[in-house]
Amino acid sequence: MNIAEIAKLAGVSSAAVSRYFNQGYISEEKREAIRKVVEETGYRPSLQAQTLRTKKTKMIGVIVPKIASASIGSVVEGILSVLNKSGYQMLLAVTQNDPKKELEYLSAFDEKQVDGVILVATVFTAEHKRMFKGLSVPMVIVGQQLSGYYCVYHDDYHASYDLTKLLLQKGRRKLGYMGAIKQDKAVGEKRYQGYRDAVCEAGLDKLAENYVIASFTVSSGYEKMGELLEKCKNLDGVICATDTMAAGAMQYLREHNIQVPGQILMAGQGDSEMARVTAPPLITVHYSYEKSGETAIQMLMEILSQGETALKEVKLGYYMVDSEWK
Amino acid sequence: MNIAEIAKLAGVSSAAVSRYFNQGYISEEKREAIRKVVEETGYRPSLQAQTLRTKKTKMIGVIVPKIASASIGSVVEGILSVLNKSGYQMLLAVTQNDPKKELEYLSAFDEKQVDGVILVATVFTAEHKRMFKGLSVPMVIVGQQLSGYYCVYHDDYHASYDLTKLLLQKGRRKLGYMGAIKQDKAVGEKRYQGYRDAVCEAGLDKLAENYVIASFTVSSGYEKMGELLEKCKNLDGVICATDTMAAGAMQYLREHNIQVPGQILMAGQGDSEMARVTAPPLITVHYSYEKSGETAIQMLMEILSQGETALKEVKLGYYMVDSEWK
DNA sequence: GTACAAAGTGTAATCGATTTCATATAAAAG
DNA sequence: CTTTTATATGAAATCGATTACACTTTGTAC
Repeated sequence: MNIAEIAKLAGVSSAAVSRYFNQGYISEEKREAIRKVVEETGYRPSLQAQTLRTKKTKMIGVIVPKIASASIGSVVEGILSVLNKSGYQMLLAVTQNDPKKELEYLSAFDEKQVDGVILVATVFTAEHKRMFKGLSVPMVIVGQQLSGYYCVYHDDYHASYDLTKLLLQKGRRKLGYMGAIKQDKAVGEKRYQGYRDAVCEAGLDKLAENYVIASFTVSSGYEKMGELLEKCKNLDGVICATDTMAAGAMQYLREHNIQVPGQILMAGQGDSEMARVTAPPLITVHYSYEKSGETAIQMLMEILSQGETALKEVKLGYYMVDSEWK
Repeated sequence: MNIAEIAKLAGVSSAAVSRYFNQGYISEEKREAIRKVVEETGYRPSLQAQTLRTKKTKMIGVIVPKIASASIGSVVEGILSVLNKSGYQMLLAVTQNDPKKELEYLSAFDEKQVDGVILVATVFTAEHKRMFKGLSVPMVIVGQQLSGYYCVYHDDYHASYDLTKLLLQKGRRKLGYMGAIKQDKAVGEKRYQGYRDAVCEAGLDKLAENYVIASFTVSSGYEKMGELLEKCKNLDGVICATDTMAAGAMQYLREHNIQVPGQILMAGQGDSEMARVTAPPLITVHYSYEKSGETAIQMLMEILSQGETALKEVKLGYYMVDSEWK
């Protein structure tokens, strides 16, 4: 079933049928005739042919480092909630934290596979920036700030800063920090800086050295908690860069009979479900992951429909989560 | 940059260039000439044009009820791990548990958008089955068994049965069950039946009535745990259909000062990270979610390359997870 | 009554690849 | 020396839509 057959059945030209689907000039009689034939045959125009002709794929590409992750899952859900209504489809690529793959997918998407790209980013290499420059489709970056590009990110620094202040307010004075690799500007660097500045402002400069680097898994949090305790004696509070590693750290403390919150008060970041099911629940901070997905896709849709709009960076808010514990 | 320009630059016909990319007959000299031009220009054939001509989209559609979920995330990760290597891309659709959307996406994908579909299924309505019949692209169902269709699923019944036996072995005699809606054959019905048959075989028929239905969230598990305790006094063990609801249930018990495992022993299903970070960790059962994704996409790839193979149903195994707790 | 804009229509070119077909050459087989 | 067979090649048709263009008709303004 192609447009020519429909045209013949309806007694019109194929141009008329095309106009029928694209609100072009068309008389009421022909419109009705075509409507009838289309209904009877269940005809739907070929997306491939449309794409070839119009250069619009009606797809957007989404590149994420991982999909089985609470925070990234939320971002993707946010993207889809908006995408659904706009008649676009989503091509998903997962890099498994391999920068080479990230660049590969980006390049594949760029070659007119999609109308736009959303990159949920972690680390930027020089090669990333080189590729960004040459991009022929619009891109919105989520989770990281990068000057000169559309991006939606979180206030990692102040969230981590406030979280640290909160523990200090609760009277904890021997804090430690479990962070992520520095190459990840948002989660690694900014969150650590928030911790560092908060302890320094409280005159506890030495605490800035009380830190270890973990990766984004429960088991890494478990391991690194051991290292942190070895490195720093008598800790009474630990702030982690993510809930996941914090939950691993809790596991370690539980197994080694260290009381939480009695001896050590634990905080994570991300407000994931995991933070609520540990005992006690983690103090944590809520980042609007779903909202960031929504915002990013809205931005992209705007760029797509109105052409390059004013370059925009959106920094989203956060709030503390400190549930009652009895 | 299109094939004709490349052909001109290389001094050959466009057919030759096409053959260069599709291992057709081509002389060494021309191959080299084309290779050079392609390298210099960075030319890549248009996927849209290829699709229009060959009717192969090189995309597969994946329909899931939810994406921010540990189990489904793993399935998707499994799919992608195989897909990556095969030069296919993945179109992702999320239904948010809306059967109407599920059918819409299926129908959209069917209209030659993709070469094949993987449906991560929960509930089948009559309309689903009607649509399945008319499908023009191959489909593999994940997570549910459905006779007459390619499907990959888990041994929900025996897993739940064994899990219940395990609690009985541990001396618990007043069990309760927190399940999911019956319309979900796998997670709702089969897992409950496993529980029911295990308690009945132990001569504890009355326990089969000790159940409540929850939805797939922590907060629902929390609420329903209250209802279950109201309904059944003196429980000493509870089996839940998923880890998520089990974690919510644990939260309730903790807040109401009911000792776990002292007073009540708690079990979930799914072996998610969440099951490991509660205190104590949940007894749970490992379903091979990632493996099910891999298996499904392998099946689909086989169908795509070899034509409709013998109809296959794959039932995957499981194992108990009962970590030490001191 | 003329001029000009707006509505309505079909023909044919176009997007960028693959593939059939016709044809040519060289090597191998008889 | 003929007949196959495998290799090599380009012209042109094809996939299924959109759209520029040329043209007709109708309505409106002066």
